[in-house]
Amino acid sequence: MTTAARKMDPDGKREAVCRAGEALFASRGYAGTTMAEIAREAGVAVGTLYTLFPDKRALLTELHRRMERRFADATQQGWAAGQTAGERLDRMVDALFIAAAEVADIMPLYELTRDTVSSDDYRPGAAVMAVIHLQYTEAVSRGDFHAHDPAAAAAIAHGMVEGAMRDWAVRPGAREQRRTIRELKVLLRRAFLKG
Amino acid sequence: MTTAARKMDPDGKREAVCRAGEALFASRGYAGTTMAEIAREAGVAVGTLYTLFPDKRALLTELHRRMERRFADATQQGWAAGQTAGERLDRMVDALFIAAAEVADIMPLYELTRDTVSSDDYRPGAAVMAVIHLQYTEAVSRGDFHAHDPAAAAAIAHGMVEGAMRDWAVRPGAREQRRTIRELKVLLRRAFLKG
Amino acid sequence: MTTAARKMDPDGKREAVCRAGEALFASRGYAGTTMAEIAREAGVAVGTLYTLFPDKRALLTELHRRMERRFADATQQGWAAGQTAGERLDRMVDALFIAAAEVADIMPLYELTRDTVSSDDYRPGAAVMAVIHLQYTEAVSRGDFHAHDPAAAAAIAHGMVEGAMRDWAVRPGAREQRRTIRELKVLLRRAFLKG
Amino acid sequence: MTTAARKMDPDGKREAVCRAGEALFASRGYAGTTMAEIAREAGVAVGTLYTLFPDKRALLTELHRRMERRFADATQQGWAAGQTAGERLDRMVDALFIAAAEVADIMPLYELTRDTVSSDDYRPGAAVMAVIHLQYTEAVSRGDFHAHDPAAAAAIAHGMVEGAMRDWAVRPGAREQRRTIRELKVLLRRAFLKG
DNA sequence: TATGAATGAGGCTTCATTCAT
DNA sequence: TATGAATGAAGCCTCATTCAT
Repeated sequence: MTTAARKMDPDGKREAVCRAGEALFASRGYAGTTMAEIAREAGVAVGTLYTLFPDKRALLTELHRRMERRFADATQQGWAAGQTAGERLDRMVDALFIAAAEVADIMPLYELTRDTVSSDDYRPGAAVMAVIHLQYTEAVSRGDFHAHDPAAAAAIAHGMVEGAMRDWAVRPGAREQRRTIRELKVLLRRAFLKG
Repeated sequence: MTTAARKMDPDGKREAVCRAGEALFASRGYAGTTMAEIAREAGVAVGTLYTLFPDKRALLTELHRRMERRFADATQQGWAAGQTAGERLDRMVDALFIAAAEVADIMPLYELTRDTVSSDDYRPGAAVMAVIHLQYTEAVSRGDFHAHDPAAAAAIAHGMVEGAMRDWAVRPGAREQRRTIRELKVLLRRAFLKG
Repeated sequence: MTTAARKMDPDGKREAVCRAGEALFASRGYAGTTMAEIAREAGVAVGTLYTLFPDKRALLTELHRRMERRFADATQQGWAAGQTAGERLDRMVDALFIAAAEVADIMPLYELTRDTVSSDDYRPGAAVMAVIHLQYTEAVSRGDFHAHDPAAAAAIAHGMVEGAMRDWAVRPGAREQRRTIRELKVLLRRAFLKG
Repeated sequence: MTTAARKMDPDGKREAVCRAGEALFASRGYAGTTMAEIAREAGVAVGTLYTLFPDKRALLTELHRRMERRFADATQQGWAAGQTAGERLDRMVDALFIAAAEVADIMPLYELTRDTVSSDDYRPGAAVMAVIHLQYTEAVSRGDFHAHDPAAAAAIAHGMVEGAMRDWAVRPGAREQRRTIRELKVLLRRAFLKG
């Protein structure tokens, strides 16, 4: 998609629109942002938005998807980077918070859920959850994690990360933020790791 | 004010409006619900809505607050009902999911956050988190829980409950739902309980 | 003074409502003032307004009429106070500006015309104009004033006073205001007085 | 901006809207006219009104300004057309009443003042008054007019014209109207002209 | 007569979307 | 493909007025 999109979009208009949308949706909310504002911020005409996305909702959904993909990728790559199960958890958390730091300024975008992006085609959170589900199942089958209902376990693990991220987001300074990350690691290990 | 308002409102108009708002916001979302619909559903005139709440946003915030209060109360009372720390966790989870079952049909309302209810005056989730924070601190000081940064621990515990509730909400049947609850109890105990 | 006294004195209620209406209409305009505000300011219930006046428009018309009556009376009495025609003009101007000073703070009320008080039953300005018309005719018949079409002359004289009053209203300080009054006297004399 | 706007508006939409606004505001008043009516009358969509003017009030202000400009221009040009001071006064009055005749049907618009167009940015009457002030000062310095406080004199002269116009507006037939004009000329000359 | 909660019609305004250029 | 002026449906909210108490 990236390659294809780039071919169709040599001017980077799509990228400009996405960036404008991220910034505006994140700071003003979905209803509080108009298509005209996005167009102005992106430096394109309103009509152009509609050559790139079918409608406003679709733009937000795309942005949400991009963000979720970052987190899903981070989850996956972090996990893969570890050797032991414990290490995998730690690397995953590290990768997630590196991603979080990269998108910290547009994080509110990720909370624009139910009223907006949620639809039959797209369940926010599903992509990350799917990765966690997979990893969890693998770790259980290797005997590294305690066995639970996988869906429940994945949902709860996902919740732990989300909770930690919310706490992390309001912490003043890097040192304080590292503390949240450390606690999350410990709690994840204690909750899931065997032995 | 709530009590006073109820005294001034023997017809239960305010209550009717809240119920109508809960049902409609939950099923159609915030933007998808009009004040006229709420008025019709509640059996009052549109103008009456504006004698009860300053504007649409304020109505949603009130509903959100009510729901959060239920959960905060459940958390507190469940916790108090247990003898040992482990029991307290279990009772708290039980109470939370009893509350969740009571409001299951309007649960989506609780997700209508950032874009809508969030404001300087009201931070969604703060009330429940505060209760958890208190309980956690108490349990640590009694030596029942592992010591962590209290804010981080509370946020993560809160995330676990939220994650479990999302899973619970999509489970088919009571038996399946009970499984989620069981897993949550185990994971909470393992994450926080000493020994 | 306040609630009890007013209850014992229905005429006081009407007066209170008029005063509140004057203050509010003058400062916020007609459309910018609500019946509820007037009621609150007057210390009565909204319903009471409707026992005193048939509707909002009628209240404004009444206030306008009161004000106009003041000016009409001042015109008449001032005129009558003079011996010669020139003196009559001077006394009339004096009396008019004494009245203007008394109602200076609610003067804008007098400008709320066409869109509001004007109707088939009430022509704003007519009362004052009628007095001027009469005085002018009398002075002409006595040979004191130049003969003109009486309606035109009255309208123009009225305009001179209105123009002077607008200038007077924006003048800083009593000394400056007296200058406007002096000029008006001279111009009226020159325009109308024979010899 | 007016010129620029006209260039951007070859369809004459802005002009159509202004005409519709003039007709409706004049006949029904400000509060009595809806934006929907104006749009319908002008043959454009409601939304188009808001691309031309920020809001209803701004539209009225613009119309008021246009009308005032006509009178200010007439005042200036009429004045310039005369040779002697007396002639200048006469030409000015002629020009003003020619303008008045041209806009006779929308004259009530000019009375929609205080409650509506008056604001910090726009003082109704100020433009015409400024021209009169200038002319008056010039005539005094030439020794043609009696010396008075210029602001007071301008305000009073302005009032004379306004008064005459009100009388003129209710006169039946051209012959009657000419009489008002004639009287105004005489009174202006007598009030201001030296010798 | 006084009250003030309730009413509901109706206005202004917004803004996603379209389409002729 | 890009543009942006034009559209018009739709919603929030106001507030004069009523009427049961």
